[in-house]
Amino acid sequence: MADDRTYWPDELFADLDRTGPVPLYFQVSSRLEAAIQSGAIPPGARLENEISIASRLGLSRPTVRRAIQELVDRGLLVRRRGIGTQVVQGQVTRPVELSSLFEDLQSTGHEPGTVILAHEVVRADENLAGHLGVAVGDEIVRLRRQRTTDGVPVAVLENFLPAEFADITSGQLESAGLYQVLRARGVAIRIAKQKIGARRVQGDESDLLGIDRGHPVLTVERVAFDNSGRVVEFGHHCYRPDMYSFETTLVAK
Amino acid sequence: MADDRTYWPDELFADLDRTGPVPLYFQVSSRLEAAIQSGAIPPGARLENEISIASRLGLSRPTVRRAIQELVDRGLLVRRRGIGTQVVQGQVTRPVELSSLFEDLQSTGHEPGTVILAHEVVRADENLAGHLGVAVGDEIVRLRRQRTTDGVPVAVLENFLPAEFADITSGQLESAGLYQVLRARGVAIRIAKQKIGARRVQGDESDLLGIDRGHPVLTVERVAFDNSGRVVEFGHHCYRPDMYSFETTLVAK
DNA sequence: CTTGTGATATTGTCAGGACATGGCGCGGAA
DNA sequence: TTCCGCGCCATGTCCTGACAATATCACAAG
Repeated sequence: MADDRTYWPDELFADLDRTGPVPLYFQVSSRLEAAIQSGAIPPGARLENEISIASRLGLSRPTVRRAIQELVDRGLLVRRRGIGTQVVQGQVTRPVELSSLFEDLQSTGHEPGTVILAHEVVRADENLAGHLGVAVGDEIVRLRRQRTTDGVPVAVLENFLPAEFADITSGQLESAGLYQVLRARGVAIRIAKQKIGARRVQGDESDLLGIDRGHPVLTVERVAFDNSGRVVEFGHHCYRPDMYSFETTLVAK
Repeated sequence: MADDRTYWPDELFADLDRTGPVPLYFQVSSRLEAAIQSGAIPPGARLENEISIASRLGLSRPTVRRAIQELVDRGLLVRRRGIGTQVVQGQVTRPVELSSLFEDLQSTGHEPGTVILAHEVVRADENLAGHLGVAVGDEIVRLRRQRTTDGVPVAVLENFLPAEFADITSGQLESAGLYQVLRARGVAIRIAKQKIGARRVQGDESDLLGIDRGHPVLTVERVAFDNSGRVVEFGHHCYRPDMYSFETTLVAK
């Protein structure tokens, strides 16, 4: 068994930038992740211990520790006290991130499209008021869109937003994702709580998604919060299950 | 506007145990979470600043910071530099955790049941070998179970494990969840990567779940890793969508 | 041969300090 | 009145240092 070696590709960490705005721990974790994803550090490999790494890089142990922790939280590394840190086996999966479907598609090289089905101001019923944190009867923006990728329908998205977003135009929504539009207005989504389920298509969804009546769809109900903890958006979407699925990584504490 | 106050229920943190095995940051984050969940610290409230909290509790700032970070990562708190830390609005949701369905049901007061449908040793085909990290043709354990809650079928679970788990008995699996059985053998699941989708029921699943042919089911494909990063289990499950759904919380970095 | 014991390696926890960075409000200037 | 700049405040980053807890291994004892 010749696997006593500890891996640490020193050369990848030669030119850390101490003056720039990018935190040191982030520079280390980024390059370490790249080394793992590329296979430069193979699955199952043991990393050098934290103290050695710190002295090699000229950093303190907490900084190195934080960089490693970042990847532990994302399921790429596993730590065991008294043993060391190892790379997790198994191919990497891209997890669900806090970006809209629009950006997801863009980043994977596909051509996203949007058809606005409804864009109006309505009054909140009890259910919507509870989710959005407004009073029953308050004006809110209702938005219903059909999302396509490379011309093929993927999802039907229905969203509700507080009235302060009533001036968003349909044109804006046709060329970008909802979260991009909100970010351009200075509203950054920080937290989203969502429930994923399944059901049959309902009403006009089968036509909009291009599937037969009675076919299953993957559903998501989501509440999104901005960086001050306020509710910014509530929506329920349905996806063609043959075109989309959710990938997550769970890490036990 | 009388919301200039900062909340910090001092009395909840009076008796921190410095001698016991429970880390201080964990004691703080646990009680802080309880205070938020119970409403003692209301949604939108601002916490006192970290330095004051640290001096109040007689702890260092890094310790307090770590406790707060714990809740930020779980979407209960939001931090803004220069501003402070606030409680996120919106009702709390119990997220998907790294526990099996069996434990999920137990903890919510329901009565889980298991029917073993298949329990055998098979040889890995190419697909299974790839997921489990074994060679094609190697012996692996195949397990198929029907899961019920209060007598109602909820899911059909099919799992594959390495041959070293061939001595697990059906009796063990009928009285506990798979992850509980593995933990009793000293194998702790630390990481799971899963893909959530939807499809129609297939084959005998409709009978096992008590739903009509053609009905939708929620599907999960999961690979689980132990604390040394090795693959321990691969499985694909399907759930009755009217009985089960997944809740997750996403936090932007 | 088995068991226990101690040494060693490595991560886990905690302290205390220093400086950087970004919001926000206030006061002064245009 | 409006706008700009300055200072305060709270979190963000990073450092040094120390001790605790746990897994592994070698080695001695039964």
